[in-house]
Amino acid sequence: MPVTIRDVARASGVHISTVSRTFSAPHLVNPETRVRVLACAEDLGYRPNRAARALITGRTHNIGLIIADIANPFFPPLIKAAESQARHRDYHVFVADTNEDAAAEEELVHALAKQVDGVLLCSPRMSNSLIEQLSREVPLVVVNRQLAGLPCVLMDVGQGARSAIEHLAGLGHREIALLGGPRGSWTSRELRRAAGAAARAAGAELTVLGPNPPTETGGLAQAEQVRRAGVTAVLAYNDLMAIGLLEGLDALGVRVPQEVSVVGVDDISLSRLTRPKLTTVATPTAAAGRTAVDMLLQQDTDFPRTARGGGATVAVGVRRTTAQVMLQTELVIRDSTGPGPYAGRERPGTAAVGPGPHRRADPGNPVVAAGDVVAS
Amino acid sequence: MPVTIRDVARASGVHISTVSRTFSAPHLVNPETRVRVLACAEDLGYRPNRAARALITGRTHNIGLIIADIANPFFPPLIKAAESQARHRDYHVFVADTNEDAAAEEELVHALAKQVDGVLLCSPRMSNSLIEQLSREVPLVVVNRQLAGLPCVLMDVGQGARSAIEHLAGLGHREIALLGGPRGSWTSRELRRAAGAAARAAGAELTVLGPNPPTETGGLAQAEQVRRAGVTAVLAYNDLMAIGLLEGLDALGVRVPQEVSVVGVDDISLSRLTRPKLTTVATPTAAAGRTAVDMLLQQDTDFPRTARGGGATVAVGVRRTTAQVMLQTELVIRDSTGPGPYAGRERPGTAAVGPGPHRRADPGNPVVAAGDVVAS
DNA sequence: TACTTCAATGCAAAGGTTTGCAGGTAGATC
DNA sequence: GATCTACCTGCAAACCTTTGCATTGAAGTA
Repeated sequence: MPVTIRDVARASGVHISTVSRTFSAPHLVNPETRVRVLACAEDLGYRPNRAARALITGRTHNIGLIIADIANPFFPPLIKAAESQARHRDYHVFVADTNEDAAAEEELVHALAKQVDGVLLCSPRMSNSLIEQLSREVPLVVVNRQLAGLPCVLMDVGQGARSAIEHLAGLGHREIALLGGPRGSWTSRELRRAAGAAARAAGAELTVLGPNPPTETGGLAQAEQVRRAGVTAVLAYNDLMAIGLLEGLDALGVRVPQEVSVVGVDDISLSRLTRPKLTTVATPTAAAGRTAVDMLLQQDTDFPRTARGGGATVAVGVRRTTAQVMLQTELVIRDSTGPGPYAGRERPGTAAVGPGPHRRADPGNPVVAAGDVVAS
Repeated sequence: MPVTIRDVARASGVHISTVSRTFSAPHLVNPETRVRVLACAEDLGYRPNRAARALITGRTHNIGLIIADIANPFFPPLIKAAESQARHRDYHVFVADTNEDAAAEEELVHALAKQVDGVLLCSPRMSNSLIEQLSREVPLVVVNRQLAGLPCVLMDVGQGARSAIEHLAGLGHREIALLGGPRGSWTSRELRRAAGAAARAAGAELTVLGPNPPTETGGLAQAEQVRRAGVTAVLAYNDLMAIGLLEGLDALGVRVPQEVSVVGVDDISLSRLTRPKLTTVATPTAAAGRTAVDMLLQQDTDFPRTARGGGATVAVGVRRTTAQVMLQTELVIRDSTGPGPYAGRERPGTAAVGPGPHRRADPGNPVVAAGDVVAS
């Protein structure tokens, strides 16, 4: 029932190879023939069967998107941007959800490998060595995790954490808690590292609470701990946890920001809707999705998977680009942070605060400039 | 480089057809042979090439998910549930975003048709006749829209609107506004119809404002109109608009619920996080995703697309199931609705309020019983 | 006129899999 | 011991497309 290249060939009185060329190498066919074939194809509603094409060209024109949790509001903007970018380049996108499960990630890469030209691994939870191994099966681009030798799209959460800590220290906070993210998260480690260093530099003490599930519940569950820890400010792994914490503190009767200041990470759309509005480190999620797709497709055109020559399939070397892109983050100051107990006093150790973060106009959708290539 | 059925055949010393049968018809192959083949396949890491398989069986084991706007928080839970359900049944899922654009919807169905066994059309914006036409090209299941002769998964927003209006009328509101959704939305029409009838029955007056884009901005932009309309309660097309309205009213200094009550639709996770917490009509989004996938796959097994018989491809009749499922909604009363100007007074026309909606324990994720089949 | 050149088209193999049919072997039955 | 019956396996065609090579014919050159 579906119309094939053969139907078009019959209708336009040419061989199927001519029809094929009309689409994939138009300059090789006589203009008159071309218009005739095109007309017939249009008439019959012919669309090349991409699967059949993939069988011989080795390129499916599909990519895979593996996501830890679609329902986590951090991801939809990334998915949307990636899908849009891919489709502009005539690629279709498989989306799969792993429920934050490393085993599911591996299984999905295997399952998708034959059907795609590459896979975007978003905030993967599996081990570095496994990712490396899988990258030999199918081209991979990793988002939100740094791996030597693999193309990565990163957000500079380290810088973000520094800004956040400096902001808090500048407000007079000295006892700060970090709500860690899930085990296996690169972002969480990075945050911890940078926040720890920044706290030391600012003469503040950092207490790490976690690991925690990266959800509202995860944040809510730590409210009690936060109060008990006696800190006056908290940096959370992400906005969702920060929002959960806001709820938890509210339930405990702890006022934000009067008693405790809270900072999130991501700047998801909800963070403007809480009361108080959340101070947070904005990450360029959409840009990350676009960039990752670009890198994957670039890689794909640089090193095609197979090339046919006279019937013999020639396997091409497995060299790969390994560019790593770091996208900038930005501290967005809203209403969940306020003066701490040391407000106004001279900070011990350091002299001045340096160029602090600016208060942002808060246009909702941060437009982020193209990222800086930090390695290649 | 990728390992094929031929490699496995060579390694295990059998013909490729035996390998094929080991996977797709195990009962036809000798148990000893089977284990040997399986072992070799495991060893080599063989995975059948689904595209090649699809070429001959006519079933791709993929489905398509066409979404108006992935970033709209209504959809991610639906996508997540659909993807999970599909993968349980060994299907992979293409996800595509149309940006609320009808033309993009059509193009996507065409583009995906050859690569999937069916498409889920979520809240489509195109015309009924076009949908019907497309359904002849590829099996379709429509979510959030009712079409005669096509399988649909609906949420009973009519009932939801009724509950909401009755709730508001019961609180003493007589001047109510409805913030309409986007043009072409079945849900919006349904809401308007049911809300209008319920308002009439309750002796209240309903003012329709719209159509509007189904976003926070869409709601925010109507705040001024709402105030000017002099209503004391508003039912919004969805939570996003309701939240935007909340913001807008706050900016205008209008207190909710003291001066104006607001009700949303969907019960997205944000609606528990606004201040005041949003009263809303909960729609069983995840259940809709699961159900829609089930219907699509059911349809697919009932009426396979092609069947081979000795080399001749036999086109099978195009009969289809047209079951329509209506899922129940539930009014969740939170803090954005309060007494209106007629509170306590006898309602004109009607005698009593009937069994009003109950205050819900608010467990976050409404578990909804299997839907009622209303037609087949 | 004879030869080369080039553009346009056809031919056929290949890609990985499924599946109807036919062949082969072994056990059971009489 | 011959015949029948299962069971298992191999053969080859088919799915739809791409592409290197061969073929054709016309235009250009000497």
